[in-house]
Amino acid sequence: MSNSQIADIFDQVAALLEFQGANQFRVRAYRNAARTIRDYPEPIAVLAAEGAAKVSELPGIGEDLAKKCVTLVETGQLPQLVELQSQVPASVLALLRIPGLGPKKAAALHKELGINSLDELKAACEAGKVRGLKGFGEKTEKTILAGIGSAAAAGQRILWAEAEEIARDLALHMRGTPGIRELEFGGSYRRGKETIGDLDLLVVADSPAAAMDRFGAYPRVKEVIARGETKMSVRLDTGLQLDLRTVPEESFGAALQYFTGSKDHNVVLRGMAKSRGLKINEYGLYRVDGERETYLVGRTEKEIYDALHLPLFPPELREARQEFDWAAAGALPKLIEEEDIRGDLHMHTTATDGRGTLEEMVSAARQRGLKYIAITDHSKRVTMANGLDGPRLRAQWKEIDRMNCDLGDEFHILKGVECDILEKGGMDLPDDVLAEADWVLASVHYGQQQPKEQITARILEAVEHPSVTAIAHPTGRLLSRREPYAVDLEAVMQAALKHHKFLELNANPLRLDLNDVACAAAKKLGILLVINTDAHSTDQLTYMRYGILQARRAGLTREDVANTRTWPQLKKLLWRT
DNA sequence: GCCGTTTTCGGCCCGACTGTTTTCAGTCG
Repeated sequence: MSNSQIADIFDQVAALLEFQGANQFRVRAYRNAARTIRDYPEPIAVLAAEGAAKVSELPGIGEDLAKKCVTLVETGQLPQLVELQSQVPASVLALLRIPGLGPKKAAALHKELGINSLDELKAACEAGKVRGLKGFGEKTEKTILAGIGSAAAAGQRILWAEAEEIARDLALHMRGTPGIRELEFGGSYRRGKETIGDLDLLVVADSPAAAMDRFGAYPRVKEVIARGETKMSVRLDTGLQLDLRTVPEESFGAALQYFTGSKDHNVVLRGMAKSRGLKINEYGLYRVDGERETYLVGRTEKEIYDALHLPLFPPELREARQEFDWAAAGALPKLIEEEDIRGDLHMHTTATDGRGTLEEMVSAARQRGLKYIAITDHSKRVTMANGLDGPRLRAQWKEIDRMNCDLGDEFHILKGVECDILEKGGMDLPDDVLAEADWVLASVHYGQQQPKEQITARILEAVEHPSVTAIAHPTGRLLSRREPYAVDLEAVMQAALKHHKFLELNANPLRLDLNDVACAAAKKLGILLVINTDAHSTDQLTYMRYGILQARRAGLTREDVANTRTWPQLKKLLWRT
């Protein structure tokens, strides 16, 4: 049983317990454990095999949850969940997805009106039955009815790159307000998460009301969800929620820290403050003496972290994963930056499905300051993309040789290919062709639905192939569109380690494959990653920054990424030299 | 359900906003 499966089960237990009105801290314990397990870089199953005591060494997992992990690994089932499911119909959990409906109200609807599904809730609202319940009124009934329609859309997350577009546009719009002194986005957007649920905007303004008016006048706003003295929420035509918060100047750092999160990071931070007789809220850091609270700092984030003797954590690390342990050990990693990248080892040209010619890709890469690139067009199996066979590929390589002569020492083009791993196993090009390449990416495009054993065996075979240098987009996922294939990533990593092969972090904002947790796991094992754009046009060479964000979330430094090396250094890392 | 340089019991981050109330519970982030 995989970590994410175990985590999902604990999350289900938490949701059902919450619905039943269980102690909120007990619910939180399950959620915390789920998150810890989901983020853990090694299989929990391995720990569970050593016994519950080993599992309970993980933070937030005590004796009870450790035993449950062992049960899950051994039997694939959790009796507690089966019991809970028999008490609460699974369909009622759908009620919790409606904005404004939490566990208490949903439980009341279920208990008082016998509502078990969204359809039944809709009927009850339309019949005016809901407004009669204690704590409900006409307005709540209306909100629920409106929420049922958007329940599917709500919770939909957008790509980080899409959020960035909106954020830039909104920032431009907001800067038109007179008296805006500070403006910054927080939340998961600032932490660089691969997908974003909503956008949080923080401003210091001479007139908060004027800022809110301007916010509400943003052309794409469809409805105002809430507006108070300092806080306003709106929804865009796409369903995306935007939150605006205004704070006084002396609170800007505290508010930015608070709204950047993550929630779990803040819980730890505030707990640390509390144990030192301090208090943190979005207005600042306070000393607490009985009833008296004295403002200490809050103008900048650094002041807040300084006061707790903590480093100014890069936002990408603020997930309550390992950052506090690193800080305590004085070993916060110096995260990789885009400037560290010297080469890009995955891109396409007009020879297959790219839109830029070989010359254009080289020229654009040089303009971006890169020192080398690999041209990695598709192999022949990818017929849709006009994939290359041996002769066409060799012709391209001949052209590259000629260009390299002209370029001299300034820039180097690697003769590469993105060679398909065939459905039945084996590579899509003959060994003698692959042996002539400088750089061979192996990737799966077909047979993605195959069972775990089969697809893993195919990829392992590719890892072991003497000419293959790296596995491209190792799980094949497309964010919000396609699940990863059933590959046993642990096995692939072990093989990559043994055969000194690289794994790709594909920087395409729709892929970002490997994900942050897998990248951290690879680092822990000592596998080098390559961050590549997979550019299909000159514009897409800018995708590198998305890959860098993901790498930073994984805690990667420049040492963990092979294409921060010069080409001669990288060449030495390849097994053939 | 977890956890311990206040604690093995009694805590567990903190505040804004809404709707339904008439002082507050629920929801959200």
